[in-house]
Amino acid sequence: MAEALTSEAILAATEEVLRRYGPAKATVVDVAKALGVSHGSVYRHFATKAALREAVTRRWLDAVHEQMTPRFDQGLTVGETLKTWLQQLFDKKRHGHTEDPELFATFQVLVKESKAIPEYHIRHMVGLVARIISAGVETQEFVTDDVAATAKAVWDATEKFHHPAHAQEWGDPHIQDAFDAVVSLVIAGLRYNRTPSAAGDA
Amino acid sequence: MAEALTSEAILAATEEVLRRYGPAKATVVDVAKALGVSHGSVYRHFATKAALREAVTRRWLDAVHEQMTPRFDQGLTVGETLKTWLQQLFDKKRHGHTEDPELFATFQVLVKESKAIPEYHIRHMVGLVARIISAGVETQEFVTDDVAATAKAVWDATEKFHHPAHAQEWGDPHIQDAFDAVVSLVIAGLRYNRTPSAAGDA
DNA sequence: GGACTGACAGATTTCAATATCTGTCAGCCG
DNA sequence: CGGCTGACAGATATTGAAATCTGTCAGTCC
Repeated sequence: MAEALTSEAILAATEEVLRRYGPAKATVVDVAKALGVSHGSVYRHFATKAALREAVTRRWLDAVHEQMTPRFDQGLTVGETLKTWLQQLFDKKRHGHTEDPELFATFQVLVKESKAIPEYHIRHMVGLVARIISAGVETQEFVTDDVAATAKAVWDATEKFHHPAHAQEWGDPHIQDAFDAVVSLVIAGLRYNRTPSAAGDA
Repeated sequence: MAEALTSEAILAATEEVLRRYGPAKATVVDVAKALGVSHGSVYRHFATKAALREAVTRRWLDAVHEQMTPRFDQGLTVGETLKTWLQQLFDKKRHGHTEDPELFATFQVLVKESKAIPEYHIRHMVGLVARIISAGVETQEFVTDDVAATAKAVWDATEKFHHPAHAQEWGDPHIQDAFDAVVSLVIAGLRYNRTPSAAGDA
């Protein structure tokens, strides 16, 4: 009956099932039931349950990445742009966490399930930081001899404000002060920093 | 028979039981058995199992704090002293984690059990950082208008290298590079940083 | 009389039987 | 033929009954 079963339809159904039952209870059988097919059919499009969940997660992350592409406002210094970008990231995580805790927790679990997904996500995000730092180097606002390594350092130094392991701390009433202090310190460092000895050699 | 039952003897026995059975299996009955008394006697000295475990943990943390008291070597800049101190902290955590994983994991679990213990630990550690930063301000190597807030920022920015939630990342072959890059960035920031608006007002 | 015991109630944990789920595949159906 | 079904084996999750543990307290013993 109806249309042919597509991967896209399966992904949409999977997302809906995950939303309804949560990551612990959602099964391949549920997805098949939602689509009105047998669960064997789902395995024709995705080799394993893990692959299916990973595909849904990647789809969701791509949308997040899209939203996080940095915007360079003419009136702002690059330092302000970086601060704004980090604030936006922080707000997104916090907001998601306090407003729709269930869906946020669902994707938090999904991201942790594979090793490839966090690597993919971090590589992308650090790349976005690198773009901003590059702009800062061009305007001579920032100093660094290795943009990629410095971008990674900025990411690592602000981990408290974007790593899911710290999500519970985001409810602290002083968390914004802590964010401001760290970002201020980091940006001050970017104005004059030499990475000690990056991945490459002399 | 034998000596009177002291709190100290109970703490020592508890530590031994925790070491042998791990945090999940260690029971108050085990502790009493190790001391040759009934478990009711233990409750004469500690109101609850949680209080007993917290006391053992605090005892262990105090020893750690003792070891971490910063040493100011005359030949070193304060920046180098801070870097060395952070490296020592990082090594201790990593080392503990890879050399005696069981005991390390045991105390990791114990610390997380209470809210007061991590607060106690962090307050102390940030205090130690503040001492180093203070020294840097005195020599005019560092600039900050709020030593306590800046110390907290340094602690937060280096969270990846001391927070137990990141323990699994400490096995990464590039983790030392990441540490060097973050610490370098942070110390560069300390050389000229103004906290934006700390807890106090104008 | 003051430290200790041991039996007890309620809470928590363990364990094994049962049910469900994942992934495969021979066969069906259009 | 090519996508789909549904029955199946092994792996994983759920459940509830039994065992253990925590925290209390009346009573024992020096």
